[in-house]
Amino acid sequence: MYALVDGNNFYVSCERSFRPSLLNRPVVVLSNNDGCAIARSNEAKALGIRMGHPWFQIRDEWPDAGVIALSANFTLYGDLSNRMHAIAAGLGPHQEIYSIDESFNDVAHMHCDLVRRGHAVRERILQWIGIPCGVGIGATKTLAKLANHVAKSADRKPGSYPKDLARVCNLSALPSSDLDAVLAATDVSEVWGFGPRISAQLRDAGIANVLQATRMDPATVRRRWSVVVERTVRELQGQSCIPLSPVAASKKEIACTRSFGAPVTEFNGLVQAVTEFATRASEKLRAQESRAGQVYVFIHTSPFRKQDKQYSQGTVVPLLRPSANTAEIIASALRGLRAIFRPGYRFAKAGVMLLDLQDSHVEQGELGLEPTHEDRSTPALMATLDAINNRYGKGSLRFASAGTQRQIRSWEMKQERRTPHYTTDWAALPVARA
DNA sequence: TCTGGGGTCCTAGGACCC
DNA sequence: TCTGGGGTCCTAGGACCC
Repeated sequence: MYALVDGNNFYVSCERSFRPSLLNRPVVVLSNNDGCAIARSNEAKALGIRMGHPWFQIRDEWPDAGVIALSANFTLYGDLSNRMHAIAAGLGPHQEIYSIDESFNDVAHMHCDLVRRGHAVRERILQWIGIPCGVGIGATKTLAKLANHVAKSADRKPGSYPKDLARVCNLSALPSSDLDAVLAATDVSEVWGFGPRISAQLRDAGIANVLQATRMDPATVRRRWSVVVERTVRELQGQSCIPLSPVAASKKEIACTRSFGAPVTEFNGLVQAVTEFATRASEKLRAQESRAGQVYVFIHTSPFRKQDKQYSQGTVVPLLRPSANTAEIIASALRGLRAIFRPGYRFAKAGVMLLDLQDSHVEQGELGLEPTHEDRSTPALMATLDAINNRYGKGSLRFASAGTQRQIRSWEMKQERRTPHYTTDWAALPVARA
């Protein structure tokens, strides 16, 4: 039995937690570069603003709706997320933090009224963090997800589901006739694992609602679709196929990619950006105690600018030996960049991905390639670099090819509407006035 | 003028092996 | 007429998630 705790419109709720004036208003949080909406308040959703809707279109389409747009403040969201998960963890003995705003909590052996307990935890998160949540409880993770959807819809859209399922919904506690009614009222596309493609195919096959989906034969589903879809169907039927993973597995690839604040035409601008991305990616790599065997670098123009000549290219640069040394990773990324760069284009985006990751504690011995002095000193050097940057702030110590303060870094992302780092920066602490 | 970022898993097909 | 059987590894592409 699982309980899924999921923050409502999470990024918007984080912003509202510190700015109550945003309550009851259409609010969107924008992606990097203030590009498009990645979180919307209920009021914004009601206007018809879609996920991924470009901000300049929103502005044009709803000039008088008073839509408030904020730049993404991931530092704030990450911190509030940690606090929310810590409270949700009180639901049961094991927790899987599934995303920034969701956690699965194992409640299988809790001898209590799960719905009451769910409401208690929900209230606590609301009071202590200021984030409204939905709690969904079910026999499998897929059912807990579905229950969460019901809990939120019943709260937000009166009439969609019975009112007593709002905010906290335990599907496994429903009498079977009530459960069937709920499942029949839910579109297949709401199921975790049924994306747009599969949902359309299911609809073509006459499976429009979740009740019908739960009645499919798993073996047939596997033949017609795949083992993935089969697992989802089994989970809907109450057979647990997706276990809880309380310990986060280390990443198999690590990426840092960004759209630029303004188009970049000069090679040197790309060098700065790629250096920065390789640096960030290397920091993440060391944080999970891995090394990379390969570095992938890519650049491309904007596919939205039809009037521009288009160019998109990427390349994989293998490392001589797996490394977590920022200098080596930057050097490889820049070698790749030199190979793919072509002058005469307006580049809109670049990225660095670290591939072929392995545990840094595993050493593959090699004949004739014993570690040099530099190799042995790398961990200490990198640990010092990380310690200084953690102590004095990101980028306090950096590689010169990232560009100096005085150089123009036109590729840097635009964030014109960002709120302060209220909870992680002493200087940004909100002040209470009497 | 203006359009995000970061991941995972599965499958089919090709190359290659004996 | 008629051309084996069994296996691994890698990659690209598709689909999904938040």
